[in-house]
Amino acid sequence: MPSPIPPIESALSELPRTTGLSAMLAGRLATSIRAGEFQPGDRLPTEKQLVERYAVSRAVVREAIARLKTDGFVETRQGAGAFVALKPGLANFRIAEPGLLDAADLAHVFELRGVVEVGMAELAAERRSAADLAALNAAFARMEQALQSDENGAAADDDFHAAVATAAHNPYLAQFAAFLAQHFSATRALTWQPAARSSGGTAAAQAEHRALLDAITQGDAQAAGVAARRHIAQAAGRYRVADRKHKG
Amino acid sequence: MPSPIPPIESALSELPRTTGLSAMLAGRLATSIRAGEFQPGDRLPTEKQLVERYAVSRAVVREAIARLKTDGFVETRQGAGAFVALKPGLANFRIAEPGLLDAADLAHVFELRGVVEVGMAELAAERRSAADLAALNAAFARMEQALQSDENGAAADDDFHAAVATAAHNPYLAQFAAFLAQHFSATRALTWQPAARSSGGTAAAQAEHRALLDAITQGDAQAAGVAARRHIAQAAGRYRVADRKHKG
DNA sequence: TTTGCAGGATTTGTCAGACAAGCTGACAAA
DNA sequence: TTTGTCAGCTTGTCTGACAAATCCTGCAAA
Repeated sequence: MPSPIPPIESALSELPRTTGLSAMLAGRLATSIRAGEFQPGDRLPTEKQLVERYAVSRAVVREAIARLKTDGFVETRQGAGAFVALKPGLANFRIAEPGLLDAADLAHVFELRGVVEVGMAELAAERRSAADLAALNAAFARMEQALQSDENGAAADDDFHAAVATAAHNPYLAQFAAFLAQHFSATRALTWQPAARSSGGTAAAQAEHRALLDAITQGDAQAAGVAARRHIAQAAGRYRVADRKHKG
Repeated sequence: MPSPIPPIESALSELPRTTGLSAMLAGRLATSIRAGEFQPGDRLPTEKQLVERYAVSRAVVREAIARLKTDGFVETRQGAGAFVALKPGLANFRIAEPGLLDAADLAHVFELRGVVEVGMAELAAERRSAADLAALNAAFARMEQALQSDENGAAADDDFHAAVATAAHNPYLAQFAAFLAQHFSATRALTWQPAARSSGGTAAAQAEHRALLDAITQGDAQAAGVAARRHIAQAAGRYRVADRKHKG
């Protein structure tokens, strides 16, 4: 490597920058609100104070606060100030963009995804139709083929999980699972990368898929829940390992 | 009535937004996108064009577009322009207003809520702190008192479930549970109505609360999950009965 | 002392202009 | 044809200013 990249000295430098200063500031304020640093009804610092504290222009501050407004976290009154909403964030459920989540947030979101996937697997075992089973087996077969021919089975992996969602016969559950899953597309891609294949991670994931498929086929809700729980836990483990390798 | 208010003749007058030009413009553009006037991937007019067309400043246009960005309707690239998102609306998870859901949708949302509540109860049993247990017991005691004195314990009921959410120590999970729960405020109110009291429904619900509290106190995740599952199922049953009485 | 009001200070909403950063397409050179 | 350069355009950010709404303080009146 050539000369080291000089550190960016900024009040916002700790947040990974994906798109824009205002997104960073909005994420930072939202985290503060979620953490209880600002209580519902509390007044936020004025735009002027935020400008000084974060060393950005007022336009950036206003755009960040506008973002929090549309998220339902804050309400503003002209002449009075910006206040934390009585029920922050209850207007709609949103998660910050993947790049803006720190490790703790990511773990929490992943945990939420696990809860949903487990419940979905249990329901799928109870309700799967013949067509559902056919779709599950087809996706599983494609993953099996990809595993043996060293192809990328990420698409088949996605299809398999989508088939589980369909088999649960609850559109809201499926939509929410898809919503959460999109934050972890990198995780699923990791499963099918060379590093995972050589270390046996890909084969292990496929074994977990088989356990889940079997449980759903047999209509064993409890076993399906256990299998899904294990799959998610293992995926989290694989992700952490890869993350550590990437950083170190 | 005095003289009628003269209509505001403006390019933005048709949207009945409460406050703010940017909110008006954002609503107008969002409507255009939903109506298919702009297809996914299409490029929106430039800021300059929007400034001229709607006779507002660039700050207003930028704030409106920022709002659409956070809603997941558009994406912007510096130097290139603003584009309608490929999958508009997947940036956040919304549920239609309670009144607009039919019975089947409501059942599905209720089921999703059940999945989340069960997972939350399990985590609460594993992670509850002394302070969490104190809050749980306090809310439970208030429900108990309300039960015996024929008062309305709906607020205490809410607090109890909120305490469970806090005890799970996952802000995203808690926020999502609260987000779903607000669609069923009527259900919780039903538990404490005279009809439920006379039929023993209120006492039954309190027994379920006790089972959940005991499981969390003892740190028994599996028992907590079972208790939560039963509570949700019973609540669904009570809701259906009341719904039938209401309609028939 | 208490109440009511006027007026200044504060804060958000909007406007205008400027420069920086990044993209696109055309054109010349190889 | 391919490649490199560059000019123009678009979004991102900064600065300054004024309007509109609210809050606060002090003073006069009851």
